[in-house]
Amino acid sequence: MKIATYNVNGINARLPLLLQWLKEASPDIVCLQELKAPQERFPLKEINAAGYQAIWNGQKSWNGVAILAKNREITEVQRSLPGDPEDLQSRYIEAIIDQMVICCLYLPNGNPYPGAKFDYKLSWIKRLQRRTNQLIKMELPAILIGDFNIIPEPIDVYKPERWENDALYRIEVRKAYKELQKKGWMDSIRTLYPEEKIYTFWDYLYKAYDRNAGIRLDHILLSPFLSPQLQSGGVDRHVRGWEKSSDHTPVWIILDRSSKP
Amino acid sequence: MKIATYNVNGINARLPLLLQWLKEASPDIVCLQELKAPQERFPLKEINAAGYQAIWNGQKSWNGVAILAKNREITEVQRSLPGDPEDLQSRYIEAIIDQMVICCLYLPNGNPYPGAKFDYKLSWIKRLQRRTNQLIKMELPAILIGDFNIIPEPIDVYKPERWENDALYRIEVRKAYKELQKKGWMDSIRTLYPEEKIYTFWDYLYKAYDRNAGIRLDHILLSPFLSPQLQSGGVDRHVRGWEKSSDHTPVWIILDRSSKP
DNA sequence: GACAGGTGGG
DNA sequence: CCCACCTGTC
Repeated sequence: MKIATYNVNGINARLPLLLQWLKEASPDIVCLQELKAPQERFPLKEINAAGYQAIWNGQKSWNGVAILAKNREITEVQRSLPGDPEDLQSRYIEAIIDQMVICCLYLPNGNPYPGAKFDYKLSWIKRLQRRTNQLIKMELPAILIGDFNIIPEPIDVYKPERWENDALYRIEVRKAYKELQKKGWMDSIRTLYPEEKIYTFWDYLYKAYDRNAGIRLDHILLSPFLSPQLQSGGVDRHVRGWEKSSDHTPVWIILDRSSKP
Repeated sequence: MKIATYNVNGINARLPLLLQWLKEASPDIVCLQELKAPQERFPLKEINAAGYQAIWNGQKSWNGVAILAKNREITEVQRSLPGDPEDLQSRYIEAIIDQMVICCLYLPNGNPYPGAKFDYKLSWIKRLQRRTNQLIKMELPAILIGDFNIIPEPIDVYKPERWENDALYRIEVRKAYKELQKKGWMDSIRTLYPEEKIYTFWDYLYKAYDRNAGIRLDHILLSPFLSPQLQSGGVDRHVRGWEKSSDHTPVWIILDRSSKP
């Protein structure tokens, strides 16, 4: 069972490239972020034609998340992160697929720091912690997956000193990420590659991809029930080099679902 | 000697297609309209690489005209239509190439009628008449070429009755066009094909090209000195069918320059 | 640097 | 319907 995440930065601008990648990577479950399309402009027809079912949470111009599944039923359980009914940003969608809870998230960027946007990021993280603590308590097989907009460690950024006061690298959000891990959420890519420099995002500016000036923002975290099933994983780095690419690139893992405890 | 006019509707958006057409049509002189680029964003490098010299009169966002010549010296003589120093729109450029005066023009559209824009069109035409009368008086070999935004006759529009109060077809501007002809300017395409329905523009909307709902707006007028040299001419209609085409299509004539009187 | 979306123009 | 250009976002 292959599960992937991809911040597409505009689902309609990215559609040909997304379909190309779906064909070559053939993931079973895909979480998308930054659709940048209102609910009615999600390209369902083309996604269906590629062999995927989909649920999504659209928004005009910004944000927007989706979950795709190949030959599998998707049961939507949440289409916003509980805890603030006044939060209208489409950054969260949760579903059950193949007996797993899939939490697809697009965590706020939070820049500039300090400021209201950073505060919003912190409060969003608090709500995420409440939700994810519940999932742990209930001992559910669950996955937190998506664009966390958090650089977890110095190894995850090409030049840590430049990022000290960036909302992606601030101590507060890195602490929160560590907190998730303490509660039992396993960072699959870092677990598979404990010492490698691995990036999932390269800025469009300043030829960041050519210089490999990247950062690691897109994560797949497994609940204790699922972490023993982790078999392999990786970053489809080459997709970032494609013509008309997103500034992020897909990240994936493979779970051995037969090895249920 | 092949001389052509093409309203490109955005020189930079149209560049690949323009280069394609230059290669296949190989005109000696080309007049372009609606560059929609400021002076410094004219793609001179690519035009040069295609084998053409160029002069142009750019403007941010709108208008803009250029004259291209292959293996020929271009001597610019005017970069605006005389008669109104307060007119800042880039709609006219005049040059001498191969002993001919080339007047490349992008006449104002004039819609809506009635109104200030239509008045501007009429006053622009007055200035054009003054300039072109001078050229006739001086018995110069000259060409008026470009997007006139004038539908000369009922035969030049797919449905004349729909256009009665459109600035492109108003009696005032059609009269002015006839006046030019009376002064000696010869409409080369209409002379070559006296009875054919010939269009040079099809609207992007309502599949106008598929329905052949076109109009004839782009003209090549020859002064009495040059009209005897007219050999052939045509409209490169197929270019309008290309992917990412302008709403206009190129018009061209061939002059026999050896037959000077 | 690239996205969406709005504008003014045709 | 498509152009350029502006803004806001990341």
